[in-house]
Amino acid sequence: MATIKDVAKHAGLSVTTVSRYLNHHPYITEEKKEKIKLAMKELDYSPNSAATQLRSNKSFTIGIIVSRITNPFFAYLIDSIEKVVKKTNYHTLIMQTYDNKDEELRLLNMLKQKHIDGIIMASIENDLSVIEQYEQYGPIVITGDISLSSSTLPVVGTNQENATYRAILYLIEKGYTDIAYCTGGEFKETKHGSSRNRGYIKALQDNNIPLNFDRIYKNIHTINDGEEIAKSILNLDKEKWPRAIFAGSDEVAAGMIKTFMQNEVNIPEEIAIMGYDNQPLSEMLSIPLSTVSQPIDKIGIETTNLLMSYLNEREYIVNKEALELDIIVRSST
Amino acid sequence: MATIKDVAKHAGLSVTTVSRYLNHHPYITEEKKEKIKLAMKELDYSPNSAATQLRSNKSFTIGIIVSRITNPFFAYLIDSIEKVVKKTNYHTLIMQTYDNKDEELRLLNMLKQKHIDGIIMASIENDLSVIEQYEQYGPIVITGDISLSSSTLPVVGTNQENATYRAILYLIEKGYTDIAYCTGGEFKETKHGSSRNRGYIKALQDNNIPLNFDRIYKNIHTINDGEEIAKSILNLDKEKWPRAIFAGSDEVAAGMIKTFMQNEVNIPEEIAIMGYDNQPLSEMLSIPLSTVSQPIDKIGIETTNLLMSYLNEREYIVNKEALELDIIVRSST
DNA sequence: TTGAAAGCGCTAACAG
DNA sequence: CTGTTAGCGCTTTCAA
Repeated sequence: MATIKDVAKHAGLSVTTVSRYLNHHPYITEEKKEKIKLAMKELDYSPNSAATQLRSNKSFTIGIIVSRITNPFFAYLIDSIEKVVKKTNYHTLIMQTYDNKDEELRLLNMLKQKHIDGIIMASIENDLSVIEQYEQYGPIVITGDISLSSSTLPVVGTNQENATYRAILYLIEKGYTDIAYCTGGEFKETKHGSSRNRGYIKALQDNNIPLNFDRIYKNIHTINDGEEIAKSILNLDKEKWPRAIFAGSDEVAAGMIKTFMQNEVNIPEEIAIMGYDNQPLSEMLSIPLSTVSQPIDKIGIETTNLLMSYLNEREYIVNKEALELDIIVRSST
Repeated sequence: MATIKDVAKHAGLSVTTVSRYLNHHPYITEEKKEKIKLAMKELDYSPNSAATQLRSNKSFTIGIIVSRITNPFFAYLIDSIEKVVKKTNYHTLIMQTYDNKDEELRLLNMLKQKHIDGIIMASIENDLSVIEQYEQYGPIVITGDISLSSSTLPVVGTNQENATYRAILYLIEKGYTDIAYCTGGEFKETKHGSSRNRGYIKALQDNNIPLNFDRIYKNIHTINDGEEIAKSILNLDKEKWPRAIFAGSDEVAAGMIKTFMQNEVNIPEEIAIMGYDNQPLSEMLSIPLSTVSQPIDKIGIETTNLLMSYLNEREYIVNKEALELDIIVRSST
């Protein structure tokens, strides 16, 4: 491959001038610009990105951490982020943790190695205190729930406690009181639990419904997890069934609906199901799904703008109004 | 940030020795290894990846080109590829073209800039002759249909002409003769058209069914495209409806089913619909979808192994048996 | 408006 | 087994 030196020689100029041309500096005569352009074309020149990075100490790459790209929520979020990034001179590096702590650390380390200039974290495995350690190597923006804001890290968050509260309240007002609950994480009845858990607990409390731990399903993520839960419910005597299930994600809800349908259970008459995310598939299921919609696109845009503002040392005020969650009612509840 | 020089100084050794340690060379005493390890820890050292790349002339990154990450087919393919890559010392760079030629060229250029060492192309916009130009800068492996093999580029392909032929044949044998057809690209009645197009044309020919261009829908990709087609059919007099639609993807099929259901059209009695990809959602739709299943996981594994073999100058024989497509019959046909 | 030269952090001859 | 040193391709003073 031709280098900047070759171009300079070919054009009868110094590397400095060629470098200036490359970086759109002023003070180059049109005549020399033409010469350089020609030399570059003739030598099929492309700047070596490693050299540029080494010298400028910037990679012009931002990392996006998600747990898994096959989750449509993350796929759409990435898509939204990329569309913003594409307008800048930055690239995007997508990184999956598969819910693994060490994998997340490996990715955070890329910041230290200057492989990436900044990070958007859409999923979080390690303690915030651990993640904060990496902030010294470059800006990190978290996107998810506003309750993560307790840390020093900037957060573009939605109010999932409130959304979950409203979703459960809706179910209660519909007449369902025995409401099962799925979470992607753990479930501890403390103030420090996940925000969605808090919304669930509070909605029950406010309506004098006792919390029943037999109704809590933990570490639930996939379609398959949903199928398993449905199966376990089918194994119960009918009078022991919950009357409604808050699935935590549309995928989990889809898995449940599939299994219940196969076993000729009527939804919502025999059991109601509520999803989360309002993915495209949710309105196409055999039983269109009631769910919580997240403004993925806007979340992506606000998060990226915020990170870019740190990278460019500018100010950016996040438009919080854009980040409201909605309860979408369809026929599964 | 600490550099290798700082570590060397701190450990009372030369940079060479530290570099050797970093690269797992033999001939270093345990004692010095310990010293280096300690110095690295104390200085919070991480090698600068740009410097390593510049010096070694390798980025240890492979690019994956897809048209859009929100298409679950690509999301799952990427997932499969990443799982293989993760076992090596390479990273992955995911690149979306959004079906845009120039964008694709921009990405191919990253090979020239040494930003990536090799590319897996899961979607193709430019002519193969254009893409071949970039092979000189690093290995490019194409994954898709075997008919792409006409080029000099290595291809890990499935036989989509045959799968489409079998799918259309299945519809014909079911009694449907007026079969509409959607393609993501163009439709020209030539030998050089896309392989799926050829499968469709051949199946009709072999059964003496005339080709009707009014039944061909071009550049169809998304759920929304499916909805639009369904709407346009609903606008036709009922006797002018096609009896079946080969949708080209499960997403398009899902969009159609949604719209037809909303308009109380019975599927498959009034119109049959066939998808492509066998995505998880296909068995969960209100009308479970007949479709063509692709062994995404195996495609990803074989493609990655092949690219890696070029990168490491080894031999690799693709397991073609693993790449068979199947017709999945559910209730939409 | 242009060029010479130093050096970013690392690796790999080469010499010992 | 270890160290000296010359670059990899580029940007950026500094001087002209």
